[in-house]
Order: sequence, then C-alpha cells, then structure tokens
Amino acid sequence: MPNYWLMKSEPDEESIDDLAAAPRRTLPWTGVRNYQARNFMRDQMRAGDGVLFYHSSCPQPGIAGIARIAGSVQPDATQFDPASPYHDPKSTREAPRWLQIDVQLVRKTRLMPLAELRAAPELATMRVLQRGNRLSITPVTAAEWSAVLKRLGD
DNA sequence: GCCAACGTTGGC
DNA sequence: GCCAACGTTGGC
Repeated sequence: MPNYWLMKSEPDEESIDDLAAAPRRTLPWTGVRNYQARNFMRDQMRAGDGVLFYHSSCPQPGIAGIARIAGSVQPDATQFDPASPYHDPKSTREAPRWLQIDVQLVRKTRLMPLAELRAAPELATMRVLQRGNRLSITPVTAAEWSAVLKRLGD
C-alpha cells in the first residue's frame, strides 16, 4: 500500500519542466531543512509512493504534475557542500542531519491552482491547505489523492 | 513589499 | 526549560 505526498518546489529553483527534462525524468529532492518534513522522508517514504508536485512562491501556485518516489532515502549531499545555500556546517558525514530522495515524473498535468484546491469540498482536509502550514512535504490521504486525480480528468 | 504564522536560536 | 528575538515561508 503506497503512501501519498504533496511536495512543494519553487519553480525558479526546480519546476515541473526541469523534472521532465532530467535524465530518466528523475531528480534528487534536496534542501529539506525542516525536521518534520525530514522525518516523513526518513520514516514513511518508500519507492512507489505517489507525489503531487506543487509549485509554490510563484505567480501561479498549484499542483503542476504527478510524480513518484523512485529510490530510497540517502544523506542530502548539499548539506556537506560549503558552496551550497543548503550547506549545514553542523552536520557530519558520520551523523548526517538531512536526507534526500529521488523523485521521478509520472506526467505533467494542467496546473491546478491553489484557489481550485481551496474551493473543492473533497479537498478541504488537505494538509497543505491548513492555516499556517509551511511544510514542504505533507502527507496526502488516499481519498484526497483520488479526488485530485479525478479533478485532473483521470 | 507586506504580513501572518511558525520554527529555531541562544541568553538566562 | 523559558521565551524573546530573529529568520523563513509563501500567498497576496
């Protein structure tokens, strides 16, 4: 039984088109620097899990595509790179603090705007819509997943 | 650019 | 362990 997730990306950093253009349509999901989001990766994410790829902090925030988890969690390489904005000097290779995982595009969809998500009664429970939510990775229920795919025309 | 919300830091 | 200050997120 797979789990489902919504993962936020700023399209200026990594957009759905970047994912589509990547080798094997797969990119390592790096830069998670929140413990709750990291714990989701560490404890619950498995290859095959479904992903709603969400564009945030941009002119048209919303769901931009469907992806899936394609590998297993690894230490996030950017935490050890002094040149990276995600560098974490307090993390060590012996006890890495942050994790990454491969995400593979299944298909690009029409952009489902945030306003549409908010307006859909069957999606009202989505974690990403809750007041004050800032997590870059949030769990999605099977019912929410089905409702989104249905709205996308599946 | 504004601002609400929330996480992290660090002095005590 | 408390909590004020500060930084970040992210929609608008």
